[in-house]
Amino acid sequence: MSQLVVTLKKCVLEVLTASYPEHSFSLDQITVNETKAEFEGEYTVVLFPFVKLLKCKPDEIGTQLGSTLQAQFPDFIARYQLVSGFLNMSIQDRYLIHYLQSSFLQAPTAVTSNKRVMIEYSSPNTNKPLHFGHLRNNFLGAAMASILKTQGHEVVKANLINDRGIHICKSMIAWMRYANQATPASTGIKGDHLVGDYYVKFNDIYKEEVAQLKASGMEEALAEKQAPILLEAQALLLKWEQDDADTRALWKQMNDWVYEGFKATYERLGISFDQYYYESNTYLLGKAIIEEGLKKGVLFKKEDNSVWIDLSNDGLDQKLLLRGDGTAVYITQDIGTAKLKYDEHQLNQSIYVIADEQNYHMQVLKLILSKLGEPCADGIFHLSYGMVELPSGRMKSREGTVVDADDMIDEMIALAQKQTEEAGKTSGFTEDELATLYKQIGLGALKFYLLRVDPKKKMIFDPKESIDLHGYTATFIQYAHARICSILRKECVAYDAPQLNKEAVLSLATLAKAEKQVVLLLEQYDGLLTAAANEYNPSLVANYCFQLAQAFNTFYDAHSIAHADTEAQKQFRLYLIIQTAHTLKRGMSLLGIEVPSRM
RNA sequence: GGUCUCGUAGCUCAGCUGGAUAGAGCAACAGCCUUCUAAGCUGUAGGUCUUUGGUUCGAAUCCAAACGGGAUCACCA
Repeated sequence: MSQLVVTLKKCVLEVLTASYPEHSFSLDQITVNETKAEFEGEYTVVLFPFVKLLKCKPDEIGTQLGSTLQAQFPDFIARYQLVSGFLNMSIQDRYLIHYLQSSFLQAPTAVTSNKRVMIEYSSPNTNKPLHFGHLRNNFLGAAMASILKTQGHEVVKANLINDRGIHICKSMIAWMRYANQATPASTGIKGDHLVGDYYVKFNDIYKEEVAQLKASGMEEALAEKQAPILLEAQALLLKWEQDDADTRALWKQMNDWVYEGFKATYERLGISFDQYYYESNTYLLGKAIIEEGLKKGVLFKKEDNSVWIDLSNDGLDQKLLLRGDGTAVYITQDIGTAKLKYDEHQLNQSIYVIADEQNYHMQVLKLILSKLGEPCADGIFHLSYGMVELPSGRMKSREGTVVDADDMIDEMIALAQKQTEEAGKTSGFTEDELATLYKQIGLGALKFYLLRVDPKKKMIFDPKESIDLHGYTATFIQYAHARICSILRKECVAYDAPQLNKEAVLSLATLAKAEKQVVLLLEQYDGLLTAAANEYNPSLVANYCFQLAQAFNTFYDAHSIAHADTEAQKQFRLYLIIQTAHTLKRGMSLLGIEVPSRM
């Protein structure tokens, strides 16, 4: 919450307590909203909650409250207007001017929370390249890591790479059968795409083989299990688990190709990690915890020796934790990794950025760890996000309906170039500068597009409509920033350590409405970050940056900075736009988006 | 079928810890560049907030039910 609102609430509380000593009040009883645009004032105290309590008419309370506030805090409250149960407060212009001056270019106060947080995101499979849906995961994880850091937490960014399993074996089989030793080097195909191509190839052949078996009279369900290529893949997985040298070598080879490809994509995206976990190292973890759980009697064995947990008292089912042959299942590995993370880093919180299709799985994981008495259980938090869908439905890599991440990045950068050229804005840039600019605009648009909606909600992406560079976009915000930088260049005012006249600013008495709007938004920034962190919601930051850029544009259109009426006004406006530029830059950088100084 | 989740303008989304006449962007229409970047600004039009009940001084927001989407309920990961 904005500090100004907190201050206002405290003032209201003080006045209420003094005016109605026979009652007791608390801060959370006081509702303060932003005043609707059609009324005068900036913030509004809602009076209805007090009507019943005080047995007075709203207007009586309002008049009492308003006049006392104005009298007691003349430097803060300029005026009040009472409109049918709403007390609209006008904040003193001087108060806002002082706020801007005193907060100007102040680094955010270094808070330390002593909280250590791990955030796991990306976590790709190594059998195919990243697609559009993965981008949402990556951007969300990276943005949340940055946002959590602003709250003083120590953040560890982790990537758990799913580098083993039947899906990799499928790519391997298809490669062995059909690739004729093709490599990224020999084909010029990016490693992750090459491996992904053979994953698709596998599925094509698999479908053919199933169809053939069906044609020869086999039932579909059986055919799906008996297709030769699938049997080969399963046999390969077994060889992998038995540590067969050739299998491991090919596996490593193909994974390395994929990592090369991922590395390139991550670098373009500006996504990074502090720690990698590999499932080939972690998939055997968790068995010890299961053994412990058996001893404690939390888990039980069935006749076939498989190990289970009964969650029926929690409204869930029985869940398998170890197969009858003693091998681990997916959740066994998760149990082990959760403990490993916790032990390695003494985590207070462990966040998993995973799509909402795994809500049930994550719920079960946390519950099991909790029942096993593992201390890591409490800190587990599933940052569940909705899937990105096409207008035709879900993306399926097996069916080739995915929007490839690398393609999308290329397209966005090309779009940025096209629109920049069409707008005739390329002059004065070197080739390198233009390349950087197109990347900033293209990637910015992509990131913003995926981060601007509430993570919890699934979103629909229509490739045909592509991504716009107008309106509610990163480009809009970048443009506002570039405009400010342009003014500063013309006025010969430094961006970072400007020489401004503090006394002149403080001598200014009144603000225009558009100026006030910008200051009020600037004042909300810190509170907004706290909200974004608490709600795990980067879209709040995106939304805020857009609003701030919009308020700046409105101000810019209505008032001249270079030709302000007075020196005081000009100085104030320089303070205002510089602080706006820095705030936009900071906010956007939390989303992983750069803001150019010219575009 | 059980559990979870979503349903707001033609489209994509805000608003949801209850508060005033429900907001943006895109698309449509009408204006604004001899003055700091028009990737911008201003305005018009567009809504039974899926429906029905309930709680309340007050409901898009909370509760219940219905209808309609989606996810999940694997010895896959």
